[in-house]
Amino acid sequence: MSLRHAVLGLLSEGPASGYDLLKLFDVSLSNVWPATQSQLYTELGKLADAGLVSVSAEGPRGRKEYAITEEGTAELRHWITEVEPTQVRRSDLLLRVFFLAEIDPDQARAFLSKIADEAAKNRADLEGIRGFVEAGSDNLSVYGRLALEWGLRFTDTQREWAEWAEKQIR
Amino acid sequence: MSLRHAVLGLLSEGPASGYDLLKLFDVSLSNVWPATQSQLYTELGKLADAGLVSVSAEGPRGRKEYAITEEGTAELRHWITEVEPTQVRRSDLLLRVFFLAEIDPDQARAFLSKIADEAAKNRADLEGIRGFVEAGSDNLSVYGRLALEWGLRFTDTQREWAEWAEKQIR
DNA sequence: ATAGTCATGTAATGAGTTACATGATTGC
DNA sequence: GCAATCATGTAACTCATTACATGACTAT
Repeated sequence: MSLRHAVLGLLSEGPASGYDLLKLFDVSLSNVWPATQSQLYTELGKLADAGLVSVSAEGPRGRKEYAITEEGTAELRHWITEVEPTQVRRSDLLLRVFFLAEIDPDQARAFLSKIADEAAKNRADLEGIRGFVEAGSDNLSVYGRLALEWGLRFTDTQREWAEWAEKQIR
Repeated sequence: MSLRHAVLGLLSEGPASGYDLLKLFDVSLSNVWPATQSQLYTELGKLADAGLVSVSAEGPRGRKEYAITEEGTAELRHWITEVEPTQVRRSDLLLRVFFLAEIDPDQARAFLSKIADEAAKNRADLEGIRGFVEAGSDNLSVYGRLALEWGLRFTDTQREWAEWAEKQIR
């Protein structure tokens, strides 16, 4: 049930429509919690029913602007501080690693080499984002930079691991 | 559709029943692709319908032993080498990080400190598994050790990041 | 006028989780 | 005899993805 909290979190910075949120997800949360348009509108409806958000304004083209309610804020804080983050994270990449015996060593090394390359590429992309977000002083930018740093460290580790793993295969 | 490939991968090491697979998942794949009993039996049915596995033996208590077929092996290899691993990985932990402005700095530091502790604990658990799997010379153990090393490096990175992040909050 | 963007909603499908339901065999 | 383990299957529910469907406003 994290989509709900992602929406609440974005609304905690100020009111927004479903359309606004969709763009906000794309620029800020796309790497940690992607959401589709369809999902957003459905979730906003449920959140409104549950009283965690309310329609704060209506505009042209049926635009509905949502604002987080007090209950919504309470739920968001509760989720951040009291609900345990999920432990197990599925990885279809690591799953493939378990089965590398099925393909021949050359292919297995190529597989790991590609992972290393892609990690390097992802790291470079994140560096690009960094340049973009560096200036922002809004909460999402400030804390987003912590998440960004996680990504930089993670992609480094991933590349180093893949390079190491490639050497293990003989 | 990775559960299907996880099952094919395990069956590539030899025939097994749903019950056997459930235990295999628990001891080998639980950290990269957990599966429930319910899911397994359903998937085995679908795999059999699709001709990727076949019932190779029947035993007491309605036990059905499944073996991977040639088509199954082909599909497994295709998945490993040609299908791109998923890029975006949802993280409800990092999602919380984006919203740390919602709670006060003391709580935010405590949140990050707990993440560091848990990463250290997870690392220690993995070390324990390492002792256990060190001896194995079957394919799953050999390649599982690569995945295990990933886990060790990842938990280290996570701990270091969380300690760093904690210091960023003032 | 018309292209671009703003804006919302529904339906179908697939995947994962939890709970329900049942029964046979084995070892003590 | 009985507890533990072996063994399979189904149902309800939630979440995420893709596709379908529609229409209003704005700037040129």
